[in-house]
Amino acid sequence: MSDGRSGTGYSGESLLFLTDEQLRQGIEAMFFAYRGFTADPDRILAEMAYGRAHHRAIHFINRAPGTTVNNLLAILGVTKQSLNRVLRTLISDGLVESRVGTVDKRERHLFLTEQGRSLESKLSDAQRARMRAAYRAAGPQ
Amino acid sequence: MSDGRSGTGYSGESLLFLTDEQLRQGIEAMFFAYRGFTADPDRILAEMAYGRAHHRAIHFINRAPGTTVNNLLAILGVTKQSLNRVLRTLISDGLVESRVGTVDKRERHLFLTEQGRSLESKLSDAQRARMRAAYRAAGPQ
DNA sequence: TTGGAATGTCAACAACGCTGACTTAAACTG
DNA sequence: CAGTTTAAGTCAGCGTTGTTGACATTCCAA
Repeated sequence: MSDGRSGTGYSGESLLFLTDEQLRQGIEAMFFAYRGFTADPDRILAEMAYGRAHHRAIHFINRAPGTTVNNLLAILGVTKQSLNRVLRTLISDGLVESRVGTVDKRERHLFLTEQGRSLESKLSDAQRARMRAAYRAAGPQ
Repeated sequence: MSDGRSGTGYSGESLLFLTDEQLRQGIEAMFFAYRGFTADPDRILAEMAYGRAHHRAIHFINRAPGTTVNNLLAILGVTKQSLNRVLRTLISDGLVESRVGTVDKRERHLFLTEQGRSLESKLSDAQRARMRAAYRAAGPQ
């Protein structure tokens, strides 16, 4: 869109002279990128009555199997009640398993089941394709 | 976490060797960046019972004053019902003005009022600061 | 002039954030 | 051991912001 380079010909004060226009573009890029980026998974999730919150939970459980609920809370930056709603459906649908801690029995350790891992790949495959396209478009940096 | 590699070992199809791990990092970066990026405006908006949707509407009306509702719809990628609710509150709060089109009376042209522009600066100032910090951290690319 | 397309509005519903209050079980501490 | 703290889960309720469905108005073309 628009001119793309609005700072041509200025005499530099630093390497980082960003015009308002460039900043605006950055802000908008973030918005469009995030939206485009979640579009594919969102479509898959919608078919099974899940949302983005389920995706995030699955992603981070997959990344760090055996993590505790409290841990996940900190990573995702949401409240316990909010996460719990999501976790409850994932567990009862057999995508996530919750095991009582052996050392500290108050803790619950979370794992993806076979079924959960299968959904995770499906989701991340879609996203990886997008990510590759983005890297390709942006060039090797 | 599958096999850990998705680009290594093939014979030169592109410059882009991205392992699953690198892709995962990209995906997570997007999540954390977006969250961090909207945090400041969200805090300001929360004080006046607005949300992110109000921010987006204000941003794009400011960017393209006189735009129609339909136009804004296309940019934001939401349904008109969803946008309308947000627009209604902004108009009744005196931040946005809606003028009936002179050529086509079905259209409403949207403008920020003085008050609306004032909020817009406040929000984008916070975000620009973040954006500058991000560019600085990422280096000159 | 009449039917359809475009534009925008209102109503109701679902996902998913949030706060607050509370319970249960386990762990720690004086 | 008694009392407190911590981890997890639950219930109730609210707000923002997506969704679909129904509807009014305006424009335009057959």
